[in-house]
Amino acid sequence: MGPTASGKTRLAIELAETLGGEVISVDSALVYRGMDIGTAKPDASERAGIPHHLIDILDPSERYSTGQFQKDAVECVHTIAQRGNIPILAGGTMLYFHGLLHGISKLPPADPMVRAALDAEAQQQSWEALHQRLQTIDPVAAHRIHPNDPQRIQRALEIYHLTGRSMTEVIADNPPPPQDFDLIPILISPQNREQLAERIRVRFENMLASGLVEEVRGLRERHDLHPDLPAMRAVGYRQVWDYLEGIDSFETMKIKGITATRQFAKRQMTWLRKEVFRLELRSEDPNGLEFAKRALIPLLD
RNA sequence: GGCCAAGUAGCUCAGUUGGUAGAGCAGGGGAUUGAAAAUCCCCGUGUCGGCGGUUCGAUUCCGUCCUUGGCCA
Repeated sequence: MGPTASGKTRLAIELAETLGGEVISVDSALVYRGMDIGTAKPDASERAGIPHHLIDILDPSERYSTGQFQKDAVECVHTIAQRGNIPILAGGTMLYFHGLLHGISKLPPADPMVRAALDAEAQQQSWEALHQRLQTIDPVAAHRIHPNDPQRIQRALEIYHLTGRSMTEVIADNPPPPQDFDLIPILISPQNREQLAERIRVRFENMLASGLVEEVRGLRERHDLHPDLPAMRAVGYRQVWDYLEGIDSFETMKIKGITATRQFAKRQMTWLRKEVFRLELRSEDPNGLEFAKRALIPLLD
């Protein structure tokens, strides 16, 4: 695990090669087919014959979720282990990692009808009004969810509409089940924020040079995708979409794309600081892989 | 060279009828249970271009100089 542009993909493949493993992507954007350049998805040659899982499993018009990832990833871990290989979970979607590390409660999946109804209500009344309703239904959730956070207000109300019980109660009755495998967290990151920022800048410019705009243009010309889809909200895609709409100039889009990536990395770092790591690698350390192998092999025995 | 406008937070700008100033963006910290590359919360002292003058007090008024842009030569 590590922030964007830290070298996770390469490290995962090298570890898989030397340890006899298969890679499971822990990434909410790599799941989408046809989104290759902007997600820095490793291509066939980069994957070097190592099987990769949970990549290209959805069309960009579809929606993925933390819960679905949890199921998919756990299933992959088991099938890979049954083959006698080591599952290597690699990615930057920290909520997904959090689920893997600490478990996740069994909750009802998102319901498009309920969400549409809540959206309509919010349109008429305001999210603040819905937050007040949540206050009467689930004071505990209302207390921790800010009135300006529509996404979480909606989710809490959705669970209530679907189950007739408050989110707080449902979670209390469904504690995260214990994981039946060990996970060894490895963090990879550049030495400091400036280095990360520079890597992000260079990488985004390389994406543009490699045809990111064309990739997004192709997606946009399908006419069934729109900017509110989770896939189209991905960093980079969103900014290029606005450029193609004529909202931003090329130069502005580039700056906004780089900035958004940097801010994304910052949020990832906030998650990472909380985790307890057994191993920390530096992106620029040429001996990182050797270090990882030496440290990992005894742990795996 | 002359006239006009502008010089305030890293950037773009507001503002102070004279009592040393505040938004957006950027940046930093945090939250995070089926949208998570998402969504949201918290954090703003800076010779108010320089130097003089008027004043109890100047970023604000006056003078002058500097810089930038525009117009005229």
